[in-house]
Order: sequence, then C-alpha cells, then structure tokens
Amino acid sequence: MPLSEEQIQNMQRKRRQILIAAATLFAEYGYEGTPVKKIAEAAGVSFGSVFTYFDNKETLFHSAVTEPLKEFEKLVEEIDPEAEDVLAELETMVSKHIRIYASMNEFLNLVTRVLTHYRKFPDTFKELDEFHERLRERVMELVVSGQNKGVLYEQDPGNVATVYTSLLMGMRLSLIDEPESSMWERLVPHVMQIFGPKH
Amino acid sequence: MPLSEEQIQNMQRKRRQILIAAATLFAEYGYEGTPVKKIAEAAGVSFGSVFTYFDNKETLFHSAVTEPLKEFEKLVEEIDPEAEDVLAELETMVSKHIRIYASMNEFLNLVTRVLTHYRKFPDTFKELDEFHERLRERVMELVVSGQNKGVLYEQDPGNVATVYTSLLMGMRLSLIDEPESSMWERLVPHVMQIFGPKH
Amino acid sequence: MPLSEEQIQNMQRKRRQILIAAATLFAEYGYEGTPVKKIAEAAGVSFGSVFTYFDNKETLFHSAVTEPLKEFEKLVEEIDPEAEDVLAELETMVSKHIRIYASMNEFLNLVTRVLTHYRKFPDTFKELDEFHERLRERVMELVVSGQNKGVLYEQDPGNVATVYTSLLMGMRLSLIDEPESSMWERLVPHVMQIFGPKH
Amino acid sequence: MPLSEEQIQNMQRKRRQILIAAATLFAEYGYEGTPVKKIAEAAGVSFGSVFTYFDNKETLFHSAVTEPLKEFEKLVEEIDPEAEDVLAELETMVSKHIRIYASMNEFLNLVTRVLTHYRKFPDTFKELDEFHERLRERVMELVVSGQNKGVLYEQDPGNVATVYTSLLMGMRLSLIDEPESSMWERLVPHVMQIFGPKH
DNA sequence: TATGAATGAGGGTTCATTCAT
DNA sequence: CATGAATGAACCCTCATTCAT
Repeated sequence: MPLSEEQIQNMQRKRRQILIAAATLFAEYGYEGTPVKKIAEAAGVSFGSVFTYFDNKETLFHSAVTEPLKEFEKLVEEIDPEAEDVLAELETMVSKHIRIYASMNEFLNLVTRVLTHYRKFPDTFKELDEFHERLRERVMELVVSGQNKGVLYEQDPGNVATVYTSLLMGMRLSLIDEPESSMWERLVPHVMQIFGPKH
Repeated sequence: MPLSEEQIQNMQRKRRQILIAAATLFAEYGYEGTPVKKIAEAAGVSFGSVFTYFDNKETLFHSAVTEPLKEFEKLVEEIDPEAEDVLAELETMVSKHIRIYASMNEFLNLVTRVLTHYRKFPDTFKELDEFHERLRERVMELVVSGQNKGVLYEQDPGNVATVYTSLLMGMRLSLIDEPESSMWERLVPHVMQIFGPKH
Repeated sequence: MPLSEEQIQNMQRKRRQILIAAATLFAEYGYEGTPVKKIAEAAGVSFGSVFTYFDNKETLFHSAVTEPLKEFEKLVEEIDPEAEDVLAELETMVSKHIRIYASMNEFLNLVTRVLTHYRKFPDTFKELDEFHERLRERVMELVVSGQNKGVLYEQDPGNVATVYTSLLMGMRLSLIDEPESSMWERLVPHVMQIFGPKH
Repeated sequence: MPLSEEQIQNMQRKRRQILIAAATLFAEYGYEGTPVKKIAEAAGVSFGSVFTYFDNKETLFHSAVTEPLKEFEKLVEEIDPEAEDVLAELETMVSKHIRIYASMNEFLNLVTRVLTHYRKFPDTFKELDEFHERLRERVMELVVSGQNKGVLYEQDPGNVATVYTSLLMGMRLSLIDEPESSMWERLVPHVMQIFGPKH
C-alpha cells in the first residue's frame, strides 16, 4: 500500500522537526551531552521515531550539521568575482557575512564543535571543509580581481582569503553580543582592512 | 607525621601528569567524551588516584583549562604599550602570538570548547574571559599610542583589539597546519593590516 | 499507539515483582546494604528495568514501604469503637494484631528500618507515622468506650494506646519465633493487661 | 622499648574516642551508611589510626555495640529477686529501665539495627541476645516471687518477662520524645499492668 | 604507632539501541 | 510507520583496605 501524499508530507515534516531540535541541542550541549530522548521531546516526536528517521545518533548528528549547510551555499554564489566595483562588492560581502555569522550563532557553535572534534566526525568535517574551500576560492578570485584593477594592495590572495574566513569564525567565537547588536555592523570597516584597500 | 619532601614532589608530579593527560584528552574528545578511566590510564595513574587529586571530573576540567593559563600571562605582560617604535612592537607581538597560538593547538581546542559551552562551564569561562580582557586592554593601549604617534590610521581602538583577538582564535580554529609550518609566519603581515599601519 | 491490555498487565506484574523483591531485600539487608542489581535479579528482571519502573533507588524504597501499607488499613478499620462488648472486641483486636504482626516479620523489619533511620527517609517516615496515628486513635476510642462502660480501669487512654502499639512493635522486634508458633497466641492475655480489664 | 604509662593512656583514650564516634554514627546512619573516614573525623583521629585500633570495619562495629553493653549489666544486677516488697521493687525497676531506655536513644538505635540485621551480624546479635536473656531471667525470678507472695496475679512468668522487655524496646522505637520529657515517667504505671499487680 | 596516599571493586544512574506490539 | 519498554554496557564516584613512610 503506497503512502498517501499527506503521509509523505507528514513524514518530511517530522524529519525536519527532528533535525532542527537536534541541531539546537547539539549546539548547546554537544554530541555526548545530548540524549536522543531530549531531541525527541524537543521535536515533539516519540522516542522511537527518531530511529525510524535516522539510523543512529551519529547519522543524525551528521545530517543536523550538513543539511543546513546547503542554505549557506548562496553565501558563496552571491559573491561576484567579476564585479566592476570590487571594493563595493567586498564591502557588501563582508557586511552580509558578518550579519549572517552573527545570526547563525547556534549553527556555528555546531560547526565549531565539529572543527574541534574533527577526528571524531571525519565525514562531517570533510563536508564542512569543502564548503569552506568553495567560499575561500570565491573570495580569492575577488581579491585577485581587485588587485588587478589596482584597488587593492598586492598581497597573497590565498592568505587573504584564509585570514578573512578565519576572522569570521573567530568573531563568532569571541563575541557574545546578540545578533541585533550594532556592534557587528561597526566591525565591517575593520574587517575590510584585511583586503588591503587603497585609501 | 608530615609527608617527606620526596613524597610531596612525587605527588606534585602525579598531579601534573593527570592534568596534562586530562588537557590532552579533553581537547581531543571533549568533556563528556572523555572518561576519567582514560585520563587515569594516560596519566599512568590508578583510577582512584584521579579523585585523590581532584574532587570530581568537573574540577579536573576547570583546573586543566585554567592552570596552564598562568603561563600565558606573559603574552600580556610582554606587550609594551609605551614602546617607541609602535609598528615594530606590533609586529613582534603579532609574530609571537601567532607562533604561540599555532603551537597551542591542543590547549586552544580546550579553550574553544569552553567558549562554545560557556553555559556549562561558567566559572571556567569567566577566567578565560578575564584573561582575554587583559590581553585586549594591552593591545588597545598600544593601538592608541600608535594612533597618537601618527603611525596608525585612526580607528576605534577597542574594535581593533576585538578584531585582533578574534582573528587569533579564528586562525587557530580554521587552520590545521602543523605549528612548524611556515604558513603561520607568512600570515603576520596580513594580520598587521588590522591595525591600519600607514604605508 | 497505546499499549495493549496484555502489555499493561505484564508491566504491572513486573512492577509488583520488583516491589516484592525490593521489600524482601531491603528488610533483610537494609537500604545501603541492598544493591539494585540484586533486586533486579531477585525480581527476574533486567537491571535497567528497575529504572523503567522507579525513578531511582530511593523512590523504590519509599514505594516498597508505603504501598503495602494500604493493605494494613483494614487493621484500623476493623476496630469497632462502638462495640457492645468492649472486652471481647479488644481481645479480638489484640489477637488479630498479634497474628498479623507475627506474619509480617519482613515488612515490619522494613518499618523498623525507617523508624531508626527517620532522618534519612523523612517522607516515608511521615506516611508510617500517619498510619500509626490512625491506629492509635481507634484504639483510644475503644478504650474510652470501655472505661465509660465500666469494664476497664480508668487510665489515660492516650497512654494506653501508645503503650499498646509500642508493645506490638517491640514484640515483633524481640521475638524471632516463626509466625506459626503458638507462642504468639499465648501472649494475647498478657497484652490485654495493658488495657486494665476489671477481673 | 616498652610504652610509657602516658602513651598507653593516650592509646586507650584514642580507642575510646573511636568507639564513641563509631557508635554515634552507626546509630544515625547505619553500618553501610557510615564511612570509616567520617568516624575518624568525628573521633578527632587520623584515618589510618582507626585501622591500628580495629582490624576492620566489622570488628569496629561489633565493639561499638558490645562494649557499652557492659555498662548495662548493672541494670540486671540491681534487680533484687528476693526483695520483700515486690511491687515496690518492680516499680523501681520499671521506672529505672524506662528512664535509661529513654536516655539511650542512640545506643538502642544501634541495638535495633543489629536485631533487624541479625543475619549480617551473628556474633554481635548473639551477645545482645545473651544480655537480653540475663535480663529476662532476673525479671522472671522477681515475678515468680511476687506471685508466690500473692501480690501478683498468676500468669506465665516467662511470658510476662518477654512482654516486658519487648515493651521496653517497642517504646524506644515508637516514641521520639526527648529523654527529658515527662512522658516517659507517666508511662510507668501502664507498664506495671503487665505484671498483673493486685489492686 | 601514626599517617594518609594508592588502589580498584562495587555502587547508582544514564542512555543508545533493539524490538515486540 | 509509531511507540516506548527492555536491556546492559559504560559512566562517575565512594570507600574499605593496604602499605610505604
């Protein structure tokens, strides 16, 4: 007996609820600190159901980290390395990134856990690393373009990109300001320095 | 009957071994992911002995994080805000910090865990935060001095310091290069940009 | 999906088995002297199951003591303070009580443990005390009635009731005779003396 | 090198302190509920010293229960089965016993623990039982004398003695009144009923 | 004799996973 | 598919006993 359309949607919703609850709790309490029971409760789902949707806890963790990553892909795609006004494009990018990193507190906590724990979650780490690499590539291209256009000082573009993405993560880690705080916006020009804009 | 000198030294060595083993394992596997049993084994000490030296696992974690912190105090003290040549002083500082952060992989992993878990370890977090604040203060003073001397562009010194310390943490988190890698040294000039040196 | 009728009954049986095993072992070896593991074994249940039915060992102890208490409520209710022949009623009561106290060896051992340990089990103690108070009240009423009817010597009825219930506990504690022993029955007239029957 | 007189006295004092502390704590928290460490602390003695004076915890428990028993021997000896005025002798005895049982709260708690736990402490139980038997014998003799003199109703003297000692234990167990309470004294005439005094 | 550090077995409790319903 | 009871390994911690000093 095939499942009805409604049933399928129901199941997809359940799956999503579990993922969201898992991400939240894993971010706050860590992998070992989060019992499956609590995830089920937070998702409003029976305990057993968690295991109908995910093989085991580890799989659930992996999905909770990597699936939201897809939404961030646009962060990469929205960067236009061929923009005319490189400085403006950079500033837009930095501002957007800072805003998003500020608001993604919870998710980035999760990411941090994987980074500091990468031997325990090698597959998950790999996916994060690949995303990071894509982001870095784009930034690099934009930097190269800026240097060619003479609006940025000459520096190793790879290093610039590395320092930039590091800074994003570091800020998220060091600052406990709320995402709404004006603090974040004020940091934009400081971050811009990284790229070596000619004054 | 007081303990002999030798016994006391023996105990201190044991305590240190436990702390080192704990720091290593906590850094690698996290707090919940590290059984006390393993710490004891790694330290070459019986299970029960861990509890002779530390009241419980939480206390051990706290000590493993905060006691090494004392050694880093010199990182703060070595910064001379009244240096004549501010740019040289900054460059020395950045170079030293990067080198130390690179070599402190394990310890900074531990620090990161506290930062992402600060609700679980409030006391430990507080001590880290206070250290961070002392470091930030010193950096700020040096930046102010540089701006007054006209060798740095005018920027909010607090923000500069914030961005700088964030960057240090972020680099440690993002880069998995070995401490010996020349990569770290090459990043120094990039980091210097943060301070807005006049070319 | 609700549990089937059979499952529910199964669970109730399991719960009862655990309670019985717990009562037996707690009575024999005391609270600290009884590992949960042994209770599980005695109940023919897995170790983990004990915690499916009871939050923790303390709760299990509380239940093991107070739940059987309900069955004893009839000891109180069966006393008729308005009986015509007070002496006969008293004798019936004493005989019944002695028989029951003799047969409840194990349970009363448990009770004794709570009484001697009442600071450790305040809630459990309270329930026992309330039961005891109800019993005392009834006995008192009957004594008052007997004195009014002139078949008992005048004595403070409260004290009489106190001495009576104390004696019941004391006998249980001092005598190790089997419940079947005729010893118990032979003590009835001696206990009757407490009430001051006129000869 | 023989021990000096002072040293010997010192050791005896230490031993006594340990015994007192042990009795107090065992009475309050039970055997398993009392760590040796706490006994040492309460006795103002080093942890290791407890084991210099007592082979192990069980031995210490045994001594803590049986050694004070010697002081109670006078309770038995002071009963004069050949007293002229048996009723007066009985009343004196009851009054004294009640007073002592009231004040021995702690020690009798300990006794109760042995009685309810007699399979665990067979040797200790045996000594208590022998003491109890000696007391019972004396009471019996006095009862026989009273019956012969015609001042007590005829009843089985053994049973009377049994009921009497049971009552003493039962009262101690049921009543939580302070030893100073006048309650205890008021119960004397009620207890006297047990012996069947002719009015 | 006095001390207290060292040890590891054993305790209560948690929890991922399984599986019958 | 949905549910939650069943299980037992693994966790942290306690503590009686030993023993070197």
